[in-house]
Amino acid sequence: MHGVNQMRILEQAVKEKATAALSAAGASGDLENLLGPATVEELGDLAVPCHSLAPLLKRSPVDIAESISSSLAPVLSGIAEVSAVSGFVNIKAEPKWLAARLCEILPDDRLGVSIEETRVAAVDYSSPNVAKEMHVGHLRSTVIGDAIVRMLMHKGHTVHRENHVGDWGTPFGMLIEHLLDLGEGNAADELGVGDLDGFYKQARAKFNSDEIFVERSRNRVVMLQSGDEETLRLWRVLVDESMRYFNEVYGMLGVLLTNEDIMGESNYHHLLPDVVTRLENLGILEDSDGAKVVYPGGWVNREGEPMPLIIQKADGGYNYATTDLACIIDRVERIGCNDLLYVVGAPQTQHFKMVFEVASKAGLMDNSHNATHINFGSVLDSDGKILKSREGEAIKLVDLLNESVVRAEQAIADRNPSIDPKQRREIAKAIGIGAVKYADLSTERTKDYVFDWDRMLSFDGNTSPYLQYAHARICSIFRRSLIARPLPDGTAITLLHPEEILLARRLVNFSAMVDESLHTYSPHRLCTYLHSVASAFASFYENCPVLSSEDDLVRLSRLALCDLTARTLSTGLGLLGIDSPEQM
RNA sequence: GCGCCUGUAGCUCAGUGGAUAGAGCAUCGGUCUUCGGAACCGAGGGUCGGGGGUUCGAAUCCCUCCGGGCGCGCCA
Repeated sequence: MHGVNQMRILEQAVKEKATAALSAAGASGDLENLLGPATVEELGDLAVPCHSLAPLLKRSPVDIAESISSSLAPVLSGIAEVSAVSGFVNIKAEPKWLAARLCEILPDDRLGVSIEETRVAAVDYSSPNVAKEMHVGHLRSTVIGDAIVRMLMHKGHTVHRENHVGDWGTPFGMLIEHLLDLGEGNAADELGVGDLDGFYKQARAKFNSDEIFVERSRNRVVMLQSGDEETLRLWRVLVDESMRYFNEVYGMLGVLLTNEDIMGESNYHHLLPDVVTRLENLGILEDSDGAKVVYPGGWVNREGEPMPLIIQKADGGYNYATTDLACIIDRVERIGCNDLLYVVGAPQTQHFKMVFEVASKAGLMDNSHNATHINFGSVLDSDGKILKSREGEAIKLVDLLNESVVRAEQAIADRNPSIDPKQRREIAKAIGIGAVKYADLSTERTKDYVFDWDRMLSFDGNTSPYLQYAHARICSIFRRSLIARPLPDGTAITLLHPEEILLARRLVNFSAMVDESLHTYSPHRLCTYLHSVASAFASFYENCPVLSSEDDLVRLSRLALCDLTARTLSTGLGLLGIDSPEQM
């Protein structure tokens, strides 16, 4: 299967010898690049297309492939079979070699995943707004960001989770005044039960219709900005009540974010004048209609005029570009980040390009820093429109998560009525939440995806319930087997049946696929891989009896395959932030 | 108008310049007195939006047109 059979470990094992065989055949140039994953798995794991060599060697690709193949075959004996087909040299790992790799991974808690040279990364994700509801728009950022955080941590990196909460700015004048109108106690109650939308909308409605309220709001913003103690206290009430609510949602979702990770906009407030000063000192700050701006170049507005990044508004206020630059300063200079990752929706692509451009221009970061906007598409309904509630409003994230758990619980009750209700509830959480997260993670993140309850909660197909089910089945096998995990050191693995060999091919790739998924910030690649593992396991399980096998060695070998499969699935799902229950 | 993203099987989606473009779902057919049937095996189904170009080779890179989405100055 294309994409899930990278076989990097085989590539490492044969690279030197393959390159040598190529130069022996008379080829020159960057021969390493010729060796790559095969696209037809039946033919091989790796392949060398010889077509580009033909004009150089003045021989046909078929000819070249055959001669390279015959010289390489004996050298790779014991590692891989070598063959030549229509100008390709195909290299296919031998079952014995695969078995030896699995034996190495078997006692390894990390399943072959290496620790990389430590980098310091800041991952900016989730970022809800205080006194506003979390909706599906926050789902993607939170779920994708959390998966990337988990992968980075697993690879040994130092990760700063940064929840860039919207807790500052002009709306807070309005929100605080509304808080006072309601009375603090009532307002806190309303926010506390999670009715953030109601609170915000009431404030907004007054702001749109009541001029006195508008005036009060403006005054309140000034007081907030100038550090008035009572105003700050009221602001703090809004922030605290909102965060309490957000933390509940994070708890439901099972993401790593805590209060420790909150780095709201207010945290950077004191740095904003410094941003202006720095840009001014560099002489890149220009005046435009009273606003202070930087022209990164390359962007034009509707009138075709150069488009600036506004650093300070004409009224002296700052906006989000300024805060983002302050963030970069903070992350580079205080935290010492190498990676600055922003898990934010695709519509902000241009904004981030401009900010990164200005930051580089201003020397706030240099080539040693990797600033990446990890963008993502929208969640759509079955009509291809942005997912909304029946009333045409954004769907509350809590409602969506609750519904998923309810649906999962119903599905379990239908199929496994004997299960204890309390346990059923726990499993339903793992399945329901996992299904929503997996649906979000399993498609290429820059594209929009269609939200579909029936599909994501299905126990078939590329879904988390299918992967969780495969895992639970294996746990069941071990429960019956009375054999304890981990399996004893030195457990022998023998691969005879095609289904065993295919499963082994998948399992040895775990480490490469984790790396691939992380380096491209593409959790869906890990999902695709895990599904291919579960699918290969299903075939194996059907065709290769484990417990009923008469031969003790075969039984143990197959149990080892079961064990590796279960650990690959649970570790992989774990990196995606999804639980793997032992029963379901 | 300018810019970015996007278009692959009936549906939902993979696909790194390589071989006959792949999964899952759905459909149809088959297997098995079930190590958890929530199973497995097989089949049909494609002008990779259209058209040019580069290349030994293009879903992939370039140009152009069409469809869809998003963004484009003091909101975040």
